[in-house]
Amino acid sequence: MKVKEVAELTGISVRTLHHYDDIGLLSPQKMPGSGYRLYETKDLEKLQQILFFRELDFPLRQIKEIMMSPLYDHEEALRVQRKMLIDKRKRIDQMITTINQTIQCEEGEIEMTDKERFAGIDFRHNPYEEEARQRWGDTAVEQSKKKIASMGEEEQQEMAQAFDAIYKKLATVRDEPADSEKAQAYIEEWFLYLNQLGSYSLEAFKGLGQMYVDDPRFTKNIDKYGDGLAEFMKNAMAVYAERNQR
Amino acid sequence: MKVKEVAELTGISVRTLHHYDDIGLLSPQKMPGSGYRLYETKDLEKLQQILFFRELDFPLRQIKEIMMSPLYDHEEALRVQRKMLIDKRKRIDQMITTINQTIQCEEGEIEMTDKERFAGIDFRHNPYEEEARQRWGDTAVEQSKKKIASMGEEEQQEMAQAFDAIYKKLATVRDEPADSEKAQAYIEEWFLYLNQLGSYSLEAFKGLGQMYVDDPRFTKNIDKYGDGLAEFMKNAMAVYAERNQR
DNA sequence: ATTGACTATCACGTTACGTGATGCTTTATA
DNA sequence: TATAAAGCATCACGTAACGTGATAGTCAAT
Repeated sequence: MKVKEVAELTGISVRTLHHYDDIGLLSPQKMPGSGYRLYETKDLEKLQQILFFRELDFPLRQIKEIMMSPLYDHEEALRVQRKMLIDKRKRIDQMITTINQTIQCEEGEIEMTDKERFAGIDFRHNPYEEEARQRWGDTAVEQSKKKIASMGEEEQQEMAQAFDAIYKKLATVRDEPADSEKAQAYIEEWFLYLNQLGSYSLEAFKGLGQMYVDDPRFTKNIDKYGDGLAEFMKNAMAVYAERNQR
Repeated sequence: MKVKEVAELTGISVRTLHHYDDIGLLSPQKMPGSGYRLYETKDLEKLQQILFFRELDFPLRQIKEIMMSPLYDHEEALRVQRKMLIDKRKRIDQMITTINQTIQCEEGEIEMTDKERFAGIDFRHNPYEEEARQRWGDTAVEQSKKKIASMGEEEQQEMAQAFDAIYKKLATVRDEPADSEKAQAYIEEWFLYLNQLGSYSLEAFKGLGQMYVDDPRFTKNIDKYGDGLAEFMKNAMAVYAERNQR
């Protein structure tokens, strides 16, 4: 599908699609030669997600962060979005009754306090935001994610390659002991690389390794490079952290 | 009440209150001496209205125009807002079922068309916007037509005379620049008079001026009062509209 | 009398696009 | 097949609704 077709299907503007491409939120294939954007089914799926997030007032940057995360799970996102939409509907119900009361109040039938007058309008601690932050919010990993999201297209490309390279290297030595020279050398490379993104203390670094095995979503992604890589990295990272912690 | 109290009551920021004051949307009394903003009950009522409109994605400029109109009716506004909120709730319901279907689709239980995938997200012709534009929007011309149609004979006579008087006045200054003091004063008189008939937003007013030169029937009739009057009025009306917007 | 919480007014920054301007494809029509 | 019309692309600047300090005056409590 080309831009206008997508625009007409979804009700958003062509410019919006351009914008989402510009910021790297949704970058479809481009027709070689003409440079036309071509949206496939997977792009439409992603766009659907994006628009749900947008309806829930997530800033685009955060949407990007969430969806680029290695922890991202499409179906889980849908469930959380559903919950948040239900909460939003509750808020609207609240506002409707507030209006009803206000009308009655205007006709002198009832009295209203100032608080009641704004029930439903107040946004501050709506539970669905809480829910979302809990699910995707500011963990230690978050910092590096932010950095990643703020990077330009080529930079991201470079980084993805660097990650890939390091994982592959590590995968080749995953059957050696975790404290072997090679393993520790690669792990150091890994540590130094991570510290270009955000500052990881040795403690945090060790914790990150622990997460690799504790969180099945992490494990799954890492073990794509080789069975048992997550476990191996956890051990090697722990060794590295302890050795260098004086 | 002072700014922070209002902010805490309503959940909006102090800056937002400042902003609404800046653009003349909600300008409370100021404490003489300190200059502190003091919000009374009527200001809170108005703020409630504003926030309902905002929830329904009305731009602030339009909210201002709506609420400044001489035709504005608080209670009627509440009723329309209620209707629009109910429609919004329907849209959310639609989105929720879309999510449910998407989840089922993901699990291979059902199939989905592209259109279904975006049901509820598409905003374009939701009826509540229609409703609102009809009520307050740029149908000002139609409103005035209706009003004229419903007027008695003498009233129409009176009106014709008033029109005649204003046109004659304007014809006397049609060689001055469109932004001269006199021209603008007469144009303001014209604007205020029109607003006794129907509510003309500044945008609509400007558009009306444009019509004076675009539609030859208009031009012909107006230029009876003096050659080039239509053109002059168009310019003066545009200046007036732009100066008073924001 | 001093501190700390509030307030005010600039003034520049940000997000998520809107709105042309200009020029290259692709499709429809003569 | 030529030629227009429609669609696409990339700048680049504009806008709406505030956010975010910076700086300075005010008020209530210690």
